[in-house]
Amino acid sequence: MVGTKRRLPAEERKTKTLARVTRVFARKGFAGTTSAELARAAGVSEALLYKLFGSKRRLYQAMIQHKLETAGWGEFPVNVSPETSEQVFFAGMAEAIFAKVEADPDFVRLLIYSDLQGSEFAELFHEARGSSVLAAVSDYLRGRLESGALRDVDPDLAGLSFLCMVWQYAIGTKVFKSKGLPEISDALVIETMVSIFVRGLQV
Amino acid sequence: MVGTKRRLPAEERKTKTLARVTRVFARKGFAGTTSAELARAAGVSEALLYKLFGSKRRLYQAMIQHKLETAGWGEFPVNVSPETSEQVFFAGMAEAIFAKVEADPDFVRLLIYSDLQGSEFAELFHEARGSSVLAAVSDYLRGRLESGALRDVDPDLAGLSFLCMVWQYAIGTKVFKSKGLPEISDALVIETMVSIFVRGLQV
DNA sequence: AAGAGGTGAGTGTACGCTCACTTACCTCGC
DNA sequence: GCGAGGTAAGTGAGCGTACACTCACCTCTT
Repeated sequence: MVGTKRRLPAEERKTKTLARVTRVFARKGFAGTTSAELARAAGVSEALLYKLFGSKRRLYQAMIQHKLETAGWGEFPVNVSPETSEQVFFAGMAEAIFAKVEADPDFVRLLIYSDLQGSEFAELFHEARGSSVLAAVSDYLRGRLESGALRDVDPDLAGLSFLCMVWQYAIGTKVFKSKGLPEISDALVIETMVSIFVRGLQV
Repeated sequence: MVGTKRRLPAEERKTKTLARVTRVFARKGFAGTTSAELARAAGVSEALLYKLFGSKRRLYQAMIQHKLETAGWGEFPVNVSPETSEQVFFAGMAEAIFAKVEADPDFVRLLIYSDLQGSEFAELFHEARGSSVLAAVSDYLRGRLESGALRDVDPDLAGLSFLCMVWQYAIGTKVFKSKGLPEISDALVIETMVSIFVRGLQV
């Protein structure tokens, strides 16, 4: 029978619960969420929540852990030969970032909450999100620099600048839906940002 | 006697209290802060806090209001003739933003908390922070475009891109002190970002 | 003397958490 | 195939406390 309350093995229930409470924590933060809300979101009694996770804090931790493991923000599909044109490379990066942020704004919200509260997870989040991407961009730039395709700029700093620009725009439009920004298509935004950035690096 | 508990007229006490609770709210958010903490930070009893502000929520609102009015994020010193070089203009902008963020990270934290919680203040904050700056940058770019100094790019979008880049970098380094970023001087960062951006706009 | 500034000692309750208990599912002997 | 028994899944009804908020009272200043 579809929709009937069924019993689930503990592991499965845990996983399902973690997935379901994510949204609530992501919207209202740890302190702003009550156990009653969490139970309602999970479709389960508070008692069971505490039997499974022990405390609200540990539930939060488990949920972050789960998010970090399953979100898959680590691998960006950057199958890149050193000959890939700058336009293609950076447009691909920007598209990938936009897509991730749009598909999973909860991840971004949790990341920002972690930063604000200086929690133990902040570093893990940043690692999950960005380190490898920044490294990929820097490496690509270093390669192009060595082959003389670009003017002499610190590749780490340049890569970071590009990511800051794209990331901040993505957060503003896709997570916080800021008003006052004119309606622009993602494609145009990417084209403009990439063209400015790439021309800015050329000799 | 210096340091002695003195009685203050209500208005003065209010102002002083608002200034003092700002830090606490900025660190831990509205839900994460208890009235006892607020009283301690204000150097005053909880009872007085409630006599002056009525509720925790209203204290928070008053504090935001006060912050918006006194923070002075509205006016950036952009006394600019249309002949100002792009390098000078954007370097000045970036410097000003870095300086504001560094001098008042609490403002930024409160802004971000507002965004996360979708509070009524989010819009006010964004207005206080950015609208006028974005307008100033766009206007400047429009002027330069008309005089043919730049290639044809949407000036709003270009301006926004620049601000995203600078803003995100400033938050990361000065508010959230992210690790993993190499130690780079602000001057070098600004020089690099500006040079990339300005070259990227040239014909 | 009076009124504003200020507080210690509460009050009610929402919230994190627990306990005693029920119910669905599995398995194993027949 | 089937019922009894054992166990894990699940819950209603609280418990204790921390928290938002108040009240009766004190004290400084004019």
